[in-house]
Amino acid sequence: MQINQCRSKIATNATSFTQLSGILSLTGNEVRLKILYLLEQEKELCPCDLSDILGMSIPAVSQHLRKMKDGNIIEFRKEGQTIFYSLKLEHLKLLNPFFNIINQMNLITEQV
Amino acid sequence: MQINQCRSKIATNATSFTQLSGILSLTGNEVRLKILYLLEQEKELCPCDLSDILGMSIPAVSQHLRKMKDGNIIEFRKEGQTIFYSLKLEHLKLLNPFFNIINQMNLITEQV
DNA sequence: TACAAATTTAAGAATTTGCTTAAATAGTTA
DNA sequence: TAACTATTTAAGCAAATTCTTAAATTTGTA
Repeated sequence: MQINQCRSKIATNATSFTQLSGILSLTGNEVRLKILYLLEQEKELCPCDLSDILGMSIPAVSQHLRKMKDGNIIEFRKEGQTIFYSLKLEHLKLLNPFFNIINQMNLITEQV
Repeated sequence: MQINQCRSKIATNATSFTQLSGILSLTGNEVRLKILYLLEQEKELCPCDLSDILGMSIPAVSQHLRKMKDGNIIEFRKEGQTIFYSLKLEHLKLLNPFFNIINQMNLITEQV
């Protein structure tokens, strides 16, 4: 019956749900969403600049970055003692709609 | 300078970040993502069926439903003592890509 | 009315989250 | 080497999350 079909759909896609909800929970935090947005706009940024832009402590920013690095949605390169973080292209197809929405929402509020 | 531009972008879009991260945090929970997926597939479902499909208690399901109802991404209609929940069309543009990704991911795993 | 079914609400506990402050690392420069 | 800068790591804590169980609501039926 219908219930069993649903059960098997959920079972078949089990790993998809785990993976996607993992990524979405990373984007579901306001600070992290801002960081992702900024990385998309600026290509790459260091923790110290992010801390400055967002007005929060460097360790707080660093811990968000680590979480997203562990979740494989951002990566980094070292240049001297500075570390530049950037988006992983791999997940841009998922993230891009969010950035569009943010910019669109803003257009709407501007109109009002 | 660059930092100030970033700061003002964040400031201008402040409400967008709050709203979008709110919705994304709802989808960033595995149980809720499954519920949303099921609602998209079946059009509408009652708490008792969802509890059955997901293998979890009715109060647990009910609390997730309330959260999503409060977040305005689902709605419901009453029919006797049964309550049918469904997706709000309003946010389908945001949610649809997720459902596609879930189905696509599954195709990929099937190929392996 | 009384009882049963579907659902919500409430209270509590275990876990996770996200910050703070302080200490540890790593690279740069005097 | 010593001192400085950028960053991470660790420990601790308050708040939020998500479940459980029990009680309260609401609706339908004997």
